[in-house]
Amino acid sequence: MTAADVAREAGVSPATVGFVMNRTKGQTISEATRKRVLAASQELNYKPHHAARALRSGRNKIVLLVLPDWPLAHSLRTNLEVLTHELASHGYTLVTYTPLADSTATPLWAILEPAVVIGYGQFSDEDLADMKSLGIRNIIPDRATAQPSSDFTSGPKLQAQYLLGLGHKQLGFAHPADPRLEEFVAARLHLVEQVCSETGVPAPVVRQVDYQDPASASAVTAWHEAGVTGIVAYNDETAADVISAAARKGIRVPEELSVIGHDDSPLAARFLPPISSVGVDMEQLGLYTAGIALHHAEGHPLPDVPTNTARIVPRESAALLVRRR
Amino acid sequence: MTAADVAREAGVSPATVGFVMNRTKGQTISEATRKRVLAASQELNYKPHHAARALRSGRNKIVLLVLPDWPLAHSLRTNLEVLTHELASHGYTLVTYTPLADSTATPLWAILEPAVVIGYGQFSDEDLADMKSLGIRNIIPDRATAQPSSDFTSGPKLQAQYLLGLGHKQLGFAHPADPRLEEFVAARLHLVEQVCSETGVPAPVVRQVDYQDPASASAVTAWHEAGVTGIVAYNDETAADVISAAARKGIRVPEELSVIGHDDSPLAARFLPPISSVGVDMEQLGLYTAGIALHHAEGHPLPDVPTNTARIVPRESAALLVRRR
DNA sequence: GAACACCACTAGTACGTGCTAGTAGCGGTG
DNA sequence: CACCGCTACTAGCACGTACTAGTGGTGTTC
Repeated sequence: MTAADVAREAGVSPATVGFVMNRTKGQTISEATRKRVLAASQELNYKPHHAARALRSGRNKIVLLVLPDWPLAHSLRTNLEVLTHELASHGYTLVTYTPLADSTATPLWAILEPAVVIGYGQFSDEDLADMKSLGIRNIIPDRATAQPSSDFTSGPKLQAQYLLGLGHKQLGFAHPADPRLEEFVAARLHLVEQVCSETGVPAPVVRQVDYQDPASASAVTAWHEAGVTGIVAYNDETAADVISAAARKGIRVPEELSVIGHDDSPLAARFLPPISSVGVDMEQLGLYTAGIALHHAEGHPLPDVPTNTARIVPRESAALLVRRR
Repeated sequence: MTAADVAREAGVSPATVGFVMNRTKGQTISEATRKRVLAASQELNYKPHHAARALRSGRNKIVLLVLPDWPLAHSLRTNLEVLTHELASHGYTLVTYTPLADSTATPLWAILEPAVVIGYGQFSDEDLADMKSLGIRNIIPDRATAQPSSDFTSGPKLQAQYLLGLGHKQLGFAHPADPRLEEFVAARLHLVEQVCSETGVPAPVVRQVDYQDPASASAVTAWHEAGVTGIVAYNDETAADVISAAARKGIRVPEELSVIGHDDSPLAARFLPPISSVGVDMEQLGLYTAGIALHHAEGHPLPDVPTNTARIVPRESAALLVRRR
């Protein structure tokens, strides 16, 4: 089924079909003809040929989402679902891609010629240069056009505010060991520090914890000695590591130490004790990301930055500070 | 940089360039010309235009790997790396794709026009029909051309044989709760049953365990009452669930109950006690998968079915049966 | 030395789309 | 009624590749 078939069926030229299908600007098509073409394309179940379109226009109607190679939060799934759906409704396809560490292979953006490339963190300079040289102009985030990435700002703030609201006066920050997370950890820590300084409490005591590292237990002792009673963990896994370490040192959670995670992952709900966490509205976030992508690809207006995407999910790992030390 | 540019540089026609680049069958090219063309393409850093190729040939040099939406074994990463690498060396690109449950969106195979589609389990009839109608003929696994999927056969057998070798006479099989795994669970269980019947011991007692389900503990009791002393778990996560449940019932592992996992995941190494498991040679497996894909795409000879891809990784969760009950 | 086979290449076209340049029709205006 | 401006289209090209049909040249055979 080609555009020519549709044209024949509708009794118009192939060019007209193109104009109708793409809503080409600067072309006027009578309502009658438009309907005739649309009806014909429906009837013949016409689907534009992607390769031909890519060849002609030099760009594919694909949004390439570059995912990091560390394990992704469970909640990302919803995000992807909404994002895919929203992009599909505008004719775009979402392809996810995780570059391999050693890879000498051609990166996917060179092959697919996507209209937009979205990354989670910043791209490396080489990758950026590579994409630019391939004529990909819509790269998110670009160093030049930094996005507000609002989603990651309210969560960590909420964590800190929640603990402070429970009466904790000295916070700790639990830092995961995985070096690949560094960029994101730094961002979240910064926000927590910001809240502390705004509220007039001391800066959080930062310690690293890790499941496989027995030294993690010493982090808990260090916090304890520093008078820390509330821990902001990078995410739920880190929170679980903190609680495990505390258990090994005989420190009770939440009686002696409150811990709050981030992401509201299944782990948080299942852990013993269940971990208080911050849930992020992945649906809203997916829509926002799609909006940004369509802004770059189609010139749609920039979507409003979503508000209130994060909310506290109270469970048992964080409690009111009862005893002053 | 187009083939025409290379042709001009090498002093030949564009057609000749095509013949050289694609090693077109039924075309003879003198060694001198071939070298000249190759040199020119090197010099100009010529890369064939994927969209144009796809348009002309109707197929993209892409292998689409359809991944399930359940969390994948950690070891898959190595598999993907090798697979990508091997395919890349033959000019193919691996794209991974996870269909969304609700998705009304066009599946990726319709857009990318891949040369080969590889799935993990069986495809649904609709998906299969869809792909066929799109002219994709290389689908793995296809119901018609069932692959021996050798990799999944030796692992479960090893698990059972290992426990039997340790003196256990009545095995249990730990079944995960996730219904999406059903197909794979059934396959592994079948192999374990096969080993039992070959060895002349009773069939394994099958019970379901799940992290979030307190009823899991009753599975352990049931095994205990049935005289089961060794558990073959579907994978390491399931093994961990069995051990947790046993701990809750006061049954010691491995003294009273031996458990063996599958996949040799990081969890197995970290758990308390460390979980004996089965490691699979993902590198060999990746090469094999690549071989199958290239067989379908390029008519390469079928690769040899790899042997000894699985090996026991002994740790502490499985031990010799000392006391007879 | 004519006929033929074969090698090594070239000319040229088709794939399906997006879009530029061109044009027929037509109502309005001087 | 010639001219203009505008609407509503159409003709046809270009994108870069893969490949068919064709062709000149060389060696072989009878």
